[in-house]
Amino acid sequence: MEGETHSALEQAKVICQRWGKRLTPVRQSVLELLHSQQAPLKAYEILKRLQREGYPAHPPTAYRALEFLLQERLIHRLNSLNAYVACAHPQTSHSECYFLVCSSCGKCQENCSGNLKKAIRKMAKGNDFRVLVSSLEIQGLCSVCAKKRGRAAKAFEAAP
Amino acid sequence: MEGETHSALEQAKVICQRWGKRLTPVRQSVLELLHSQQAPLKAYEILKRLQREGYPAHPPTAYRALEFLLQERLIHRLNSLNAYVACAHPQTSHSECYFLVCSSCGKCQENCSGNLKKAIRKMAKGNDFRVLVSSLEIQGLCSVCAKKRGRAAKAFEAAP
DNA sequence: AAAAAGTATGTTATATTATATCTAAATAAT
DNA sequence: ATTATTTAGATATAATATAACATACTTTTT
Repeated sequence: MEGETHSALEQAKVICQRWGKRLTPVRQSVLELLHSQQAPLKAYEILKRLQREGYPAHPPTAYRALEFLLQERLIHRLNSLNAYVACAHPQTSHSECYFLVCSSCGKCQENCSGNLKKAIRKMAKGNDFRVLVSSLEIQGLCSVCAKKRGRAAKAFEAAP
Repeated sequence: MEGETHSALEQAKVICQRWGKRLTPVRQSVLELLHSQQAPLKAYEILKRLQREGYPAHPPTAYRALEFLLQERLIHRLNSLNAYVACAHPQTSHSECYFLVCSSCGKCQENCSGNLKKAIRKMAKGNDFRVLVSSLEIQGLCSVCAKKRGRAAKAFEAAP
């Protein structure tokens, strides 16, 4: 986890340097917060944590950092949750990613799919529509929670 | 347009009756508002229009009606816009629809796709994930606006 | 038909999410 | 060093959404 965070941070620094952008302390803190989490964080939760870290943070503090990180494609915003997650692959293309969000444990997994990309392009073409951005967010049960729930259901059935 | 609205309304009434739900005046008004629009409407815009129609409407008035219509699957919420659209096919299954939203004119088109559905199921299975709801929202240019923009670009190139 | 139960609305207040604006500080460019 | 640009601090407020409680309306039961 720590190693992951570290390397993600290094990547972020490289990306910012390449474009002449500055990964300032607040921005870095927000990015680290998001990388330290499996589940998406909400803006005001991030704000609270910044304050705990000693920043004299107000809402714009958090939102500005988030906006910057979004522009640099280091994080994503989940519209269905009004929440933010660290990007799992900041180096590569961002078109046609999707998010699997577990409704039970909150964990969010980011994936990319060539098939999906193709399917979307095809549908768009069929509708004579020029895609700029697309967002696919899937709510459901991750494997761990699905198993737990399965056991619970069985126990329930077996009960006297 | 009117004919469409009318038949959509009749469909809605049938659907509500079938489940013993009441399509009350406010609810019907909200549904009609949404059906009279190509572009998604925001909650407070709906609220304003209800007030103009003479309802003593406060925020909960609009949100309650919207919640009801969502539950009955007569409308959809677009998370990327915080806005609502009438459902284009209230009678049929709602899984795996997607929305093409034009960033230029605001028009929103709802579509369903067996291919997409398959692609999503497959991806989910590959990740051992049990899908509950999925939301795909695509921003871009509709054919009309893409053409307009094409013309504008050409005119720009041709300018002295 | 009256009472009871259930459903929907009116009303006020407030929570949550996000941005505008102005000032001051830090950094980069000249 | 000076100037320009970018970032952050601070205050206020906009935009989106819900909680909670009172009232009215429907449906069901008696």
